This record gives sequence, structure tokens and C-alpha cells, in this order.
Amino acid sequence: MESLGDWRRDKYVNEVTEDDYDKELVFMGWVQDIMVLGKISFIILRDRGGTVQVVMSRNEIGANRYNFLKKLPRESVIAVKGVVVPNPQVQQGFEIQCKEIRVLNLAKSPLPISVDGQVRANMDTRLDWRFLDLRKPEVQAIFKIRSTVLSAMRDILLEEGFIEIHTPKIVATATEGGTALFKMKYFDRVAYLNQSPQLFKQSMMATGLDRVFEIGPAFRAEEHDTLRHLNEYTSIDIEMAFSDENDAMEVLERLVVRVYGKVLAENYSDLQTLNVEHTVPEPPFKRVKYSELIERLQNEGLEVEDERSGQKRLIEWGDDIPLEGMKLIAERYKSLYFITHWPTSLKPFYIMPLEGDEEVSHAFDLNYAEKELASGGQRIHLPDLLRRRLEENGLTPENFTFYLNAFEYGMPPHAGWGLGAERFLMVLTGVKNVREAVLFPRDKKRLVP
RNA sequence: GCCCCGGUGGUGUAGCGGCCUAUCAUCCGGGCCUGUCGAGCCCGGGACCCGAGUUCAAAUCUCGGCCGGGGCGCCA
Repeated sequence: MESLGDWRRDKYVNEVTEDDYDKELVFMGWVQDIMVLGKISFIILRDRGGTVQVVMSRNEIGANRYNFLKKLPRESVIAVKGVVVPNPQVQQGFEIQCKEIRVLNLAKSPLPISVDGQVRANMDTRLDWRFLDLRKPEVQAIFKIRSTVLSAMRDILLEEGFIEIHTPKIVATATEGGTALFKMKYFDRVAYLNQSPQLFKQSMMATGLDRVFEIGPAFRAEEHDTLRHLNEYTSIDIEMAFSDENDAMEVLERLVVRVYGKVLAENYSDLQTLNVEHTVPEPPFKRVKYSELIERLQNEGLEVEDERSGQKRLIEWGDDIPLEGMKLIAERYKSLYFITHWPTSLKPFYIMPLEGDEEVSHAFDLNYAEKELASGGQRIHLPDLLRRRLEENGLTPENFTFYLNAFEYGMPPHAGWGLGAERFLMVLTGVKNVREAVLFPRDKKRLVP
């Protein structure tokens, strides 16, 4: 194999401008395709920035070298030194008149999946060969957007006065209850992978840090097998003291709006590659009460299975809204909206019930059409109420000592939310499967790669 | 956890009892071509998930196994 030597990439192909015309530059990347027309060949070279046509003529580089190079397997890695020549005939408006090529590594053939989009492989096959899958511009575009989204969120939250924290992912006991946890060995003890930073970020409210956020993984051992669930996902969590759920919703609203703006500005070409169009959403997002939605669904005649009898009956207040119901709602609420005033019974124990009407809570969800993106609310800050709510949810307060202690020595009222990064990316990138938004998704069946 | 569905060359598929020494595309190998860019043309290559059964006959039907897809529930 030939070595890099003193060659270094001068530009990615998308960075070439008219100023580079007639200059000799070095490009590096992968051989996407070679079209051989006798004594002249066209190599389609691909790097992160796109593809460019490299023109290689036998007369220019010699017959021996030419005959070797024109047979390079697809996806081999090369460095090309050549002159940038304007040419209105080609897609990019310029091509590279090849002077010299260094073959840095050969690719095996045939390829397990096609990289140039000739044949669409199944998601499963693509994930088995994710590194090849990621050579495709439309797959790379998702992760370029993901990078923008997560860095923008960090910047925006810092600007909003939040402090970034990191809470443990290895925990001793169930945090919220409800969802199943992954069990693991912790030396000679049993430990679990954390399902959410909830309890830790709430305990930060008792410290005076006042506003905190965390971007990190969350693990759920549910055997769900859908296009919108992962067993490991990225959660963006905030918690803010001296606040109620409306303050939390406003932070979320500002964050979402600004992230849209950032993505539109920085990933214009990636959005084009993905064939999605966005406009920055206008705040305030609609706020609709849970009870209104239930009424609407009753008018639509939506039936659910009764938990006790197993019989079909009309949906009623207190029922969770099934996906079918969310789809009906999405016909009217096509974009971003908040669902507020949820029944306390449908929300975790730490959500603050309404004063004077404990059946209703200070919880909200942020949805995009039928997709649930975030959920949050005002939390209980009163220790007695919190203990009672734990018990009402069938949980044992003794298991929550570290958490409850934080409420005993001066805990301010507070609120917060958790936003699913991959769910939000589904909306921004238009992908139908949440697995598309993670490099190496973890689901019930997939642990490798 | 419940309910559907599927496994055919490297990839994506057609075929669903005999017409299959299995279709098409892509791919791979060889050949022709100095302007191709979804290159074109000619020649060649490559597959029925595993096991048992039914049948004169199984890619095709039945059962079991393994692997996968989708829906629901639950949630972000």
C-alpha cells in the first residue's frame, strides 16, 4: 500500500471555490465509482463534503499506472493530487484533472451494502454495516444535524443560566418506578442502569445551583419493539428552582425555536439532502388541556379496552391516550403543541398535583403531531406530600432516603422536563425510525455493533 | 407482555406444489470505447435459513428450531 507521505488534504470537495480554479490541490477520500472509457477514466471521489469527479487519462499518468488505478475496488481510500478545472458539464461545476494518486488502502469486494444508493438495504443490514451505511450523505446528514442540535442546546441552556451537570448512570435502586431497569453487577452488589436523571437533578434543586441541565444516556429495559423506542437513548433534562411548569414550558419553547433556527442556518444542505423543509416554529406553541383532548376523542368515538373488564368502551378522563388517539389529535395539531393538566394518576409520583384538585396535575407533554417529544411539570417540593405520593404509587419511601432527605432541609418549589434527543431528531430530519437517529442503536434485539 | 408477518445470489427482490438446470435490478469478473456522470454495449459469475414430515414431485404445503420485520401496550 502507498503511504500518505507528506500529502495532506487541502480542502473538502464542498470547500472548493472559483479561487481554486487552475490550482493544484490534494483531495482525500473514498472511490465511490470509476467509469472507464478506454484511455480516459472518471473516478468519483467522495469525502465528507460530497463527491467530485477526478479525470484520469492514460496519456497523463502512464499505461501501467492507469491500468492499475482504473481497477481500484469501490470504496478504496485514495489521495488525489490534481488541478481544479472548471467544467460546466459536471455537477459541481468543476472537476479534478488528476496528476497523481496515492492508494492508501484497498476495499474488499463486493461490498456488503451499496454505498452509492443503487440498492436500498434493510435497516437491519444497514446497522450490521453501520460504518458503510454512514458513508451515505443522507445518513451523515442526520448526524451532522444531531451534532448541531446537541451543541446548540448546550449553548442555549448555558445562556439561559443553566449549569451543566452529570449524574450517575449506575444506581442502586429504581429511580421513578414504572419502567424496567437493566440489572448489573457492581462488585458484589446488584446495581442498575439509570432510567432517568430525575431524582438526582431534583436533588440539585436543594443545593442552590438553581438551574441545572444534563445531556446524557438513559436506559430502559422495556421490551418494546417500535419505531420510536430505544433501550438506550439520549435525554436532555433540565430542572429549575423557584419555578412552575409554565416557566419550564417557556424554556422548552425558546430552546426548540432557537434549535430550529440554528439547524436551518447551519445544516441547510443536510436538510436538502434529507429532503425536508422546515420553518422556524412561532412561539407560543398551542397549549391544550388533556380534558379537551379527551372530549374531542369521545366525540370521535374512540374506544379503549377497559383495564378491569377487558371490554371495549369509550375513552374517558383518566385514560392514557393511545397512539390511535394521538393520531386523531395530530390531524388537528400537526406541529408543536403542549398538552397540559394531565391526570395525576397518569404521571410519576413527583409531579405536583393541583392545589384543591389533586386529580389534576401540573404536568405537561410537548408533542409534535402524534409524537411525544418531552414531558415535564412542576414537581412536588413538600416532603410530606412527596412521601404520600410515593406510597400512593406503591413505592417504599425508605428506598428513596437519599432523595427525600433533599426535601427536608429547604427545598424550593421547582419544575423541569426531559426531552428525548432522538425523538426530536426524528422531527427535524424526517426519519421514520428512531434508530436512524442513533449511530449504534440498542433495542431488544440489537446489542452488536 | 400480546397480536400479525417474513427469511431466495454480496445487496434489494419475483416466484408460493410440476412450466425453476429460479425472475429482475444492482453487484462481481472479462472485453470495447478520450467526456462519462443512474454511462453504454457484448460475454461470463453468483442464491431458495436449518431440521423433520406430507407428496410421484417442495423455494412453494405442515411442524419444530434459529434469525428478522411490523403493530399494540409502555414511554422520551
